[in-house]
Amino acid sequence: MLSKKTKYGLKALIFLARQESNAPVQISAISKSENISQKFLESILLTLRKIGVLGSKKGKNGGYYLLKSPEDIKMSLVMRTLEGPIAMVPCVSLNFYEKCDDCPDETLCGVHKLMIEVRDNTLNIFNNKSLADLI
Amino acid sequence: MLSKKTKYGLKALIFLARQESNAPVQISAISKSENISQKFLESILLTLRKIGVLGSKKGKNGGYYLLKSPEDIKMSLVMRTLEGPIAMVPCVSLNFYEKCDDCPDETLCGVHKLMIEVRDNTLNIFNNKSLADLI
DNA sequence: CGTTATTCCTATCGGATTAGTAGATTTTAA
DNA sequence: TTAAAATCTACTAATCCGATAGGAATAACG
Repeated sequence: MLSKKTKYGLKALIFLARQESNAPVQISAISKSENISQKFLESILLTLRKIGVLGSKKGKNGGYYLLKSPEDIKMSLVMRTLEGPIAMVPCVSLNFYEKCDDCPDETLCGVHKLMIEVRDNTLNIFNNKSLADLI
Repeated sequence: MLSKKTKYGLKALIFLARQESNAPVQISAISKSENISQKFLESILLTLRKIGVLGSKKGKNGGYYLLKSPEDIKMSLVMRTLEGPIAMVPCVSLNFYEKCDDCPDETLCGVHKLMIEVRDNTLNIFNNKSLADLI
């Protein structure tokens, strides 16, 4: 299940991408428009800033704005940042690999094989979708 | 992320499918072989029994066995039973649909569109994979 | 300079979920 | 009648999630 964090993050990005100018938009404006708890959204936007997707301006008339054009914001990056690994099990994760502590040999593991296939499919979608495709 | 419940359930099913006869196998045998907490596995097998995938025999020499042939045990059923909805958001779930309380119109929602695509892909995999494919 | 509006940061909290445990009950084979 | 197994109910510890609180830093503006 998609966490609210991810969902809210996506909605905020969409909201920003729909703006006509890319002047800073205040958190409060986004949270009101999208029905999101302001404080929660605050922390989400902060993490989106840290990965270079959003820029921010402090102080009066400050706010958040897209740092890249929507075409260049890949869903795989957003999903990984907010939701975590795209893989359903750590042992098939490309960016967050971890060996299972059960399972002596993962090349023989049926679950492993299945989940590789799911990951490849999902990743394929997220790699080929940008923020622009959500609008 | 796949829950341990699902992972253990899948591994137990695979273990049972690999048996030569389909005489009952005791929980303790499965749990030892697959490194799974016996009591936890107990509850998992119970739910797999309730959906008609496993049969059980009580008492001495009792245990669990497959009720259908591995080809007839679809991953979509197992996943839905153990892991819950396949969709990442309730508003795109076929079997567990729920409207979002934010989001006035889901036909206009970018997240919705994206998640439909992911669901279709994942579902396609799980519908076309059976337990037999995991072996 | 001082006030105000904003992001930034840290800490905390309640509730839900997950993974696992304990123990008693029922059923069956031998 | 005994032992071995599934079944059932209840509980617990740990973790995560969504949200909140409060203050610090920063910038605009009069």
